[in-house]
Amino acid sequence: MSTADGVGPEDHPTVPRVSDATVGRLPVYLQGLFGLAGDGEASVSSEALAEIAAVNPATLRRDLAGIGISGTRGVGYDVKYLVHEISVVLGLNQAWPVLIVGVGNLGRALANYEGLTTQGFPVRALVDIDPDVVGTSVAGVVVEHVDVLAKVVQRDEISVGVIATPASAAQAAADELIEAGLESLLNFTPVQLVTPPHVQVRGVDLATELQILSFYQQRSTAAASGTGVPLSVDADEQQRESSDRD
Amino acid sequence: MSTADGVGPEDHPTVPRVSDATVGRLPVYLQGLFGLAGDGEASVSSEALAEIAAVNPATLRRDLAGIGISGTRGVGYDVKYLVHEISVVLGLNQAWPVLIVGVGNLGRALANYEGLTTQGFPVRALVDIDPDVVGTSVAGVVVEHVDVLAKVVQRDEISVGVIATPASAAQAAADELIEAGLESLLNFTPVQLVTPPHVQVRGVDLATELQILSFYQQRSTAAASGTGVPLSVDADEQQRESSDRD
DNA sequence: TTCTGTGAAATAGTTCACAGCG
DNA sequence: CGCTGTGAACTATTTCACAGAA
Repeated sequence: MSTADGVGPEDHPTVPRVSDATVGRLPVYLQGLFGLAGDGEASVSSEALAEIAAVNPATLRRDLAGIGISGTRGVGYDVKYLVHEISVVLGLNQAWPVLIVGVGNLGRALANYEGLTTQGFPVRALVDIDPDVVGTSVAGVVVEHVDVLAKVVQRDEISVGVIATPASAAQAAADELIEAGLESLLNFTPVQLVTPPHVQVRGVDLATELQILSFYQQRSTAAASGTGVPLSVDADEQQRESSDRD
Repeated sequence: MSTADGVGPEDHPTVPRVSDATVGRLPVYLQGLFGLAGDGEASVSSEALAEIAAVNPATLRRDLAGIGISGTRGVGYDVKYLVHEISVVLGLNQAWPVLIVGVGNLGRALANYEGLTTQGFPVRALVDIDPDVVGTSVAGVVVEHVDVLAKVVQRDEISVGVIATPASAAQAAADELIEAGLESLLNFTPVQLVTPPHVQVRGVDLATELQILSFYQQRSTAAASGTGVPLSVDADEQQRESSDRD
């Protein structure tokens, strides 16, 4: 478990980095651990936590081993220790001040979301382009004009930019956030942003999620109705034949 | 969380299912295609669309071939045809009425989100447990009491349940939605829901997304500063304790 | 005995590279 | 020609299964 190949400042050798798949699960484990900690559990087995997180126990053990966390054989993992270590790996031992661009319904809801601040992502600033909105106070923060975005980012030491504008303004907002020096963006519009490689963008799009749900629902409905139809399209469908399957 | 199947009784071995990875990209392609269609483009090469969707062209071609879509060699894919076919595969040729549980800031923002209805996910009903909220009208829909949830699901032929309650009420909301017969849930709370296998749950959690962003930002910062900071932090620096959840 | 840590096998997903159609 | 469709190689990720620590 001792990282044989330490993480070097050098970038020549490819460092054994934590896989994206693992990173994506870490917050889930953390969430489960909060629940366990709240229940007063002192330790937890990979099997139990894996069940909570809905993953395979071996996957959980490998994830933890991969970020340098070890448990105790015959016992399990120490809950508090796990919480602490995962938090450190995720960078949650520091605050990441957030700026929200676009104070419409969504922006307002996000600004008012308690979970953000309590989890280390304080909403420090809000900007909008609408003069009627600028100057108003939302969740205790005065909305500023998007023109001073760069200044705000500096002043409030913003780490993450949240894009909650209409889709039509999303790319421009992203450009300005990047111009202001931000490297982490969270995009709530359905727009596929174009950004330089050093910028991390994550997107949360309602329509995308619903479309994926509808795919699976349609599939299960089709399966249930006994139609042997896998992905065949329906009635009004007819297109070039060309179906050579192996 | 996004457990894919669990559906297939293996009657016919002849079903080459669309992979989860492909399904996840389909909405992205669709989004890009909308843009192209709006620009009046009649056809598009896998290379061009792949660039827009930020994927490898071969991946795109394989995805399309996998759902039975073919292009024209030497030319590319017909944009309108692609839009139509992908829509059909995703099940977007029908409407999927949505019910939102929890009409707080977030629920309200979601209810007011235009994109939902225009993309085939009409918000047909809203329920809440707060007597002060029940009876009010949001986005043209009267909020009903969560007690009549099952009735509402029937009446409005709801297909998807959106959970926008406080975290503490999320599991109960999920239970009721499932009890009412729904099989597709979209969860906006950080709670890891426990559901039967036939239910599809997708989660959109702000904190999770931000935590992942903070991981990558921390990593890139560490790399840039040349600190040989490894995965494990030896000298434990005590830090904020993960105390509460809402 | 229980439960971790991890080789090794299995599975999934991506990308190359090129034959061959339009 | 240009661009699709796809075998084959490659990379990533998951899962099994079991040795061995506590």
